[in-house]
Amino acid sequence: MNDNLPKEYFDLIRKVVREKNQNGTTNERPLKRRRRQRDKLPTIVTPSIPVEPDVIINLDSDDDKDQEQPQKDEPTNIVNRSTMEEIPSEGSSLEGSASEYDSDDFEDVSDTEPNENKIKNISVTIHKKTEPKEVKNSQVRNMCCSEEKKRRRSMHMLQLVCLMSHGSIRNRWLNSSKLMRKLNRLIPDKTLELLHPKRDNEMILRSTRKLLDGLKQSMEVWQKHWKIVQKYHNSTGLYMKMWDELSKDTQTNTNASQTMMTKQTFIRQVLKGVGDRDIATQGFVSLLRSCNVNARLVMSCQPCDFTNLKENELPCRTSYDDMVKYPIFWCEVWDKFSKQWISIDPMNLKTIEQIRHITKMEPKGVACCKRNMIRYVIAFDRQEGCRDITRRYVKWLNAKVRRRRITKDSDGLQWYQRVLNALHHRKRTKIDDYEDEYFQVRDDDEGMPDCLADMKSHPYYILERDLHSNQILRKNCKECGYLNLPNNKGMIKVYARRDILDLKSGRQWYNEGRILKKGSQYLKVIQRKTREGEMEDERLYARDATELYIPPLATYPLGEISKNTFGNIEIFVPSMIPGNCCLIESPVAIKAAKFLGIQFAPAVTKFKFERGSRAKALISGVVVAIWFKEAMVTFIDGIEYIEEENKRQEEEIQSLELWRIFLTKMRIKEDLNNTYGIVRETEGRLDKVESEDEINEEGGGGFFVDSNSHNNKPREQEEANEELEEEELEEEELEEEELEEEELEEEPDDGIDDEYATFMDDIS
DNA sequence: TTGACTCAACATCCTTTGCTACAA
DNA sequence: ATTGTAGCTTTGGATGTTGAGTCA
Repeated sequence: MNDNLPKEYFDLIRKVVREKNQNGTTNERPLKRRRRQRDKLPTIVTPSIPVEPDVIINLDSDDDKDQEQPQKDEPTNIVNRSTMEEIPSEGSSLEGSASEYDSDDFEDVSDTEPNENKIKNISVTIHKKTEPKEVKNSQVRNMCCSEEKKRRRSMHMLQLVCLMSHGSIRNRWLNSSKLMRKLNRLIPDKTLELLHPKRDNEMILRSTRKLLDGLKQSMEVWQKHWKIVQKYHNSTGLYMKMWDELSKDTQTNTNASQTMMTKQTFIRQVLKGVGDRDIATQGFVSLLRSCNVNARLVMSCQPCDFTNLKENELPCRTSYDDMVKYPIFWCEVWDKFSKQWISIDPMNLKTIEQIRHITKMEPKGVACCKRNMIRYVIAFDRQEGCRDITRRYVKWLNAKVRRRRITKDSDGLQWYQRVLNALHHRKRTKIDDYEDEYFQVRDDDEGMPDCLADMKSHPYYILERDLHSNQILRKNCKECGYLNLPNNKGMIKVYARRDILDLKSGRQWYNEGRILKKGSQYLKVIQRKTREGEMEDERLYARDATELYIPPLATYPLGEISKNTFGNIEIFVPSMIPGNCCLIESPVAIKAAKFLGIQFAPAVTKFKFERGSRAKALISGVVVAIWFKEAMVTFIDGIEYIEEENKRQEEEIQSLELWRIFLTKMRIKEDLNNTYGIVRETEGRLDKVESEDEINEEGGGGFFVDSNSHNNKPREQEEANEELEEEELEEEELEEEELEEEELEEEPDDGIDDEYATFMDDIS
């Protein structure tokens, strides 16, 4: 029968019971001291019959099964059970009839002693249940906390900017004239000729062919020149590190044993032909530049993957050979005949490529991709330009790679562009235009993703099922393709993201300073929970069904402003300020307007959302007619000035008081010194005292008395005196301070001023 | 081996204007 | 009697993201 009763009914009863209990148990205590009663509150609530089941559910936050199980199985919960046993006996009355919710019944239940027992029981229940749950979580969920997530993101950015700077610096070293002069000698004249072929107007391809031959020969020359290919000094070089490796590295590599590479050592190594693959490739770029070839250094930056949020990861078992299969550095040469960049990897893949759609440079295979995940391919040219050319080297930039780049959100994109700009030191050229055109072609070529996962957050495509609840597809829009599901599960329609319409409710539009047009049609209805917990229909509208909200003007000359039911005006965007009004934001704005006696409206500019989904309107100032603006501003200035002045005076009084205390202390000391002689603490100070005495004799200060009287005293006696004096001093000081406080209360300002004047006299 | 799918556990966004009793 | 304010409330819900596990 009680099943039919609504929850609100129980809430009401709970409220009544609470009030009754409070009245019953604490007659004399004022109701306002509720905080101290907090411990007792549950005692009052828990025993009440209708409320009991609710309390248990809330505290356990588990489903019914979980509640029952421990009662039967776990002996530890017997304490708990005792509570449970008490309640059903009373709870059974609940099943009887609604009339049994008499206030008398509740008062019977709310005796203090059993309540206390129940509190204990409840707290035990919570403890028992949360602990094993946590253990289970840590086993199941291998994901770092949000703080670590943020740290990884920042670390990723830090690494990226360091890597890019590294590339930029190396690129600058390659332009060393000394290096190029010597490298130039390695290239035979025949090869040099091929590197600069004449334009074959009949067949332009032939010129490109010659250039390719020249590059091939140069590569062979370089491979012969590079005598010793060293392994990376720290085993992984600039390949990607796992997060746990990174933290280990910072722990162990604190000593600066790894010497920094200088430009000199770099040049020496390149000329000798000794070093790792990265240096070798960099040297090759310099070799080509020495032959006046427009060659650029390409670097694939491998910062740690910030999208990898695993807390613990299995150790990366990629072999060295797998790792170095694909390069970190390679080279690009501009082919002016085909208007394209030619890619050359002289050390790892040992290939020359004119990339159209697919490239050999893109790492393939799980093992190879572990430490080489293409995300940021940066080109540094001989004019010290810096460009992101990732598009050339990945097939699925939009579908897959984009998600792993910091540029996936607008903040990251802005940051990345700032970094690129900082490293880019030349003007735009025609070559950049050609390259951008090429990238556009490649972007179009990428087309639709071939799997469902890549459809999510794709910049150009979307599936109907991934639309948000406030989104719809434009009317009459056609799908732009189909996605084949594996295992013959059929096809799903794919739409272009530009066909999505973002919808908002009337209220949401109003928050942006827009209102619905007359007769506008809603495009979607969604269910939304009201404050009372009921489901309600909410109509959503597209932007073009709205217009800018133009608030009514203030009346002239009174300046009356139309307000809402709460007696204020909402200003969420500047356009919501009436045309002949202005918003004055100041904490004293209302005070000022009231004092001036002008018409105003308190301005709600935002909301503060508190617990229990409660919104609090924040009034940051007032809206007044524009002709009151000057008066308001002046008045607010005045108030602020007075407030500042008051504050300053208060501070002055405080410091004067401190001076006064100081001065009084000095006087007490002086009196004591006069009566009992000066006290010496160390030998070192004696001189100082004496010198001060000299000053005193000359008529200065007067804080210290003649010390001669006690100079003759034996030391032991002196020390005994010291102790005595100190005690007396403390006592007197205390008394004095008390006196002063009394004096202060009587006439604070004058007293201070007098003291201050005396003090000034004293020191002058 | 790969990708679709489900589940669980958080993270994040959206939400859009108190009530009561006491003290001054 | 009026007004200002301290103290109380006790913890939202829908959606998105990620990793683990399962299955085909």
